[in-house]
Amino acid sequence: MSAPASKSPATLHDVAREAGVSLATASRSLNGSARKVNEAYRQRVVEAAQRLGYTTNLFAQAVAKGSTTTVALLVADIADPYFSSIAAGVINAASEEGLVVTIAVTGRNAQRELDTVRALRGQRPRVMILAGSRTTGSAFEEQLRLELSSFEDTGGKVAFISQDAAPFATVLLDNYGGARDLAVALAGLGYRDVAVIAGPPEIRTAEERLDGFTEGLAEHGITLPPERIIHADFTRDGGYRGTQELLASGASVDLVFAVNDVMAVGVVSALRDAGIVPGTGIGVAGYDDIPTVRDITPALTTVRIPLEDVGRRALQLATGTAYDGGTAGVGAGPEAIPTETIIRGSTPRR
Amino acid sequence: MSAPASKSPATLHDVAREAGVSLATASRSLNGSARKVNEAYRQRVVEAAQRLGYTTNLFAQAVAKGSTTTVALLVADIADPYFSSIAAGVINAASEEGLVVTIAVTGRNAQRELDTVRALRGQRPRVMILAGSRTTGSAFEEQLRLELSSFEDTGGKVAFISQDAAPFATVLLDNYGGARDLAVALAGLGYRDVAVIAGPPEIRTAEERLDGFTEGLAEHGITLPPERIIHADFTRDGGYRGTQELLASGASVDLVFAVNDVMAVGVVSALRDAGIVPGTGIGVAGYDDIPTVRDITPALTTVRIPLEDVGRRALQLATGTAYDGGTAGVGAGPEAIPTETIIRGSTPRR
DNA sequence: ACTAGCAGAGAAAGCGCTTACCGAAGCGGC
DNA sequence: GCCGCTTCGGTAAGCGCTTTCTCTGCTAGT
Repeated sequence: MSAPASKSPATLHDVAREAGVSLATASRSLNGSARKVNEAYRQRVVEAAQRLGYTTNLFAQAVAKGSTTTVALLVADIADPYFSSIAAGVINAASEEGLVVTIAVTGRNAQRELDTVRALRGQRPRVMILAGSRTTGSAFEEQLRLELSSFEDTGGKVAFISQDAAPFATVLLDNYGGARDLAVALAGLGYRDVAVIAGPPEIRTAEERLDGFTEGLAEHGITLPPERIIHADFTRDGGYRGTQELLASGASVDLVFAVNDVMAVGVVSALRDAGIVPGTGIGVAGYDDIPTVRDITPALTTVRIPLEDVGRRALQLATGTAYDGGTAGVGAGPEAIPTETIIRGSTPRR
Repeated sequence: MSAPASKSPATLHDVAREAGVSLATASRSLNGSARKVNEAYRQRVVEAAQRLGYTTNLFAQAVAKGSTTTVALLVADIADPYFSSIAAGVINAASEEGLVVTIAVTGRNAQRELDTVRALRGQRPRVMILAGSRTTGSAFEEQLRLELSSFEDTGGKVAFISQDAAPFATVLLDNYGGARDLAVALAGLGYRDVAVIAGPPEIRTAEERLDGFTEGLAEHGITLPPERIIHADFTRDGGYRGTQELLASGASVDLVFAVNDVMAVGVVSALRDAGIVPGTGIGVAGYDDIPTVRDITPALTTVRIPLEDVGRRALQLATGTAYDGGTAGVGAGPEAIPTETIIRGSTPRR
C-alpha cells in the first residue's frame, strides 16, 4: 500500500558532481553553449550524464532561459481526419525543429476555445496554432483576438489555419477559389440543379466554400436558390440529416455539394438509405479529400488540400522557417495553398 | 525590420505589486492553496491579475513544485483513425483533470520511439502513454523498458495501450479474444477457406489478432495454412498489396480477414480492382471499427473497440482515477476492455 | 487586565537550470 | 623576462514560482 519510494530524477547538479566539474561546466557541456568547453571535460560530463540517465529538465531550462520549446495546437476535433492530418504535419515539422507539441481540443465551442487559449498561455508556448477556430461572428471573437494579441505582445507567435484572421499570420486555404473551381468543373459536367449542404453559418471556412461554389455556379448561369442551401452540423451525421431534410423538401436536384468530405460521406449514406444510388441519379461532391472518400462507393469528387503540408506550413510560418525563402516579412503569409479539383465516380458526366 | 519590442508576460511579482500585497499572498490567492487568505486580499489579487492579463507560468510552477501537469502521449501515426480516436479520449480525460497533453509521433520506428521517449522525459510528464508501441522483438525493446522503468523510478507513471507490457500498467485490448470471437462468428456464417492479411510480425497487437483468429477457426475445425497468412504493412496500401499477393498466388479463398480496418479497406479496394465484388465471391472482415468502414460498400464486418474510452481509460489508469473503483491497486489494469463482433454486409451468410 | 493561542501576512529559501562575471592559467611580443 | 591578452573553469545571481518559517496583531479565557 505504501507509495513506491521514488527517488527524484537526476539533476544537473548530480551530473556535475559525478563528473567532478562545476555546474556551469556541466551545463555548457550538455547544451551546445556558445562558450567552448575543454573536450576532455565535455566527454566526462556527457558520460556522467549517460551513467545517471540524466535528461535536461525542460521546465527548469525554460524558466532559466525565459523561453520554451513548446508549440500549442488547437483543433476542433482531433478524431476528424481533417484535423488529425493537419496535426500530423505540425507534429512532424515541430519535431524536426526540436519543438514539442501540445494539443488541445475545442470541440467547436467558442467558450471552450477561449478558455483553452487562456490555459495554454500558461505554458508560454513559442507558437500557438489555431485550426478550425470559430472566430467568426461569435460573441467571443473580440475576446479571443485580445487574448491572442496580448500573447503576441508578450513574445508569442500565432498562426491560423484556413481562415484569414488578420492581423495574425495565416495559412490561407483558398476555400473560395477551390469551391468555385469545383463548381465550374461540375457545371462543365452538365449538372444544373444543385443543392448544398452547408456548414454552420458561423464557421467561416464553411461559408467561404459556400460562397465560392455559388460564384462558380453563377459563372455558368446557374443560381442556387436559398432553399437549396441547408445548414447542418460539420459532421457525418450532419450531412446525413441535411440530406434527409433536402429529400423531404421534395426538391428535385441532380447534384449535392457538401462543404466538407465528412458531411459528404453522410450525404452518400443518406441517399443510399433513401434508395437513391449516388452518382447515378444524383451526383455528390465534397471538399478536403480525406482518405475515406477514395474508398467509398462511388468514390467521391472533391477538392484536394495538402493537409499535412498545411500543418507543416503553419508551424514554419510562425517560427519563421517558412520554406519558400523570399518575402517572409512580418506580414507574410496569406499566400494561399494550392488546391486541386478531383473528379471521381460520384459525379459522372450527365 | 526591427523586432517588435515585446514586453514579457506579467509575472506574479507584477500582480503582487499591483495588488499591494506580498508575493506569497498573491501566490496563495491564485492557486487554491491550503492556507487561507483574507477574502478582501484575495479579491484584490484576482482583480489585479485580471487587469494585467496574468496567467501562471506553468513552467515556473512546475520547477517550484517539482511536479508538472503534463501527459505525454506517444502514438505510431496520429493521422490513423485508430490512434486519433485514442488521442481524443486521452485529451478529453486529461483536460477534465487540468492536465495538458503533449503528443509525439513515432512512425512505428523503434529507434525513433526510443528517442522520443527520452526526449519526452525532459518534460518530466506525470504520465506517459504509449499506443502502438513496437516493443516486441525489436532490438530496442530492452532499452525502452529500461528507460521506462527509470522513468517510473523517478516518479512517473506509464501506461501502455493494447499489448500487455508488464510490469507497466496496461489497458488491455483483448485482441486475442476479439479475433477469436470474430472467427467463430464467421465460421458460423459458413466461411471455410480463409486467408489473413496479417500485420508486421513485430507488432504484437497484430500477432495477437492473428493468433486469436486462428484459434477461433480451429474451434470450428478450420485450419489456416501458413501460405494463407500474408504479412503486410499496417496501412491501407499494405492491405491492398497483400491482397494482390494473395490473388496472385492463385489460392481459392472465401474470406479475407485483415487484422485491422485500415488494411481491410485496402483489401476491399484490391478485390474490386481485380474484378471481384467483395461480399459476394469473397467475404472481408477487419478489426477496430473505425468510422470509415460503415461507409464503404459493402459495409465491413469488424470488431468494435471503444477507442475513445480506451484512451480515457489509459489516462485514468495512470493517474489513479480509474472509474470502476475497486481494485485499483498498484498492479491494477490488465482487465480487458470488452469487444464486440459486428457483422455487416461484407460477410453475408454463405 | 493579562497572557495563551491562533490566524494570517510577509520574508526568504529553495526548485533546476542558464549565464554574466571573475579570476587563474597559458601564450606571444618586445 | 615581464606584461597584456586570450581561454576557459568556477562562483553566484537570477528566472518565476511555491512554501516554510517568522512575526505581528487579534480574539478569548480566567
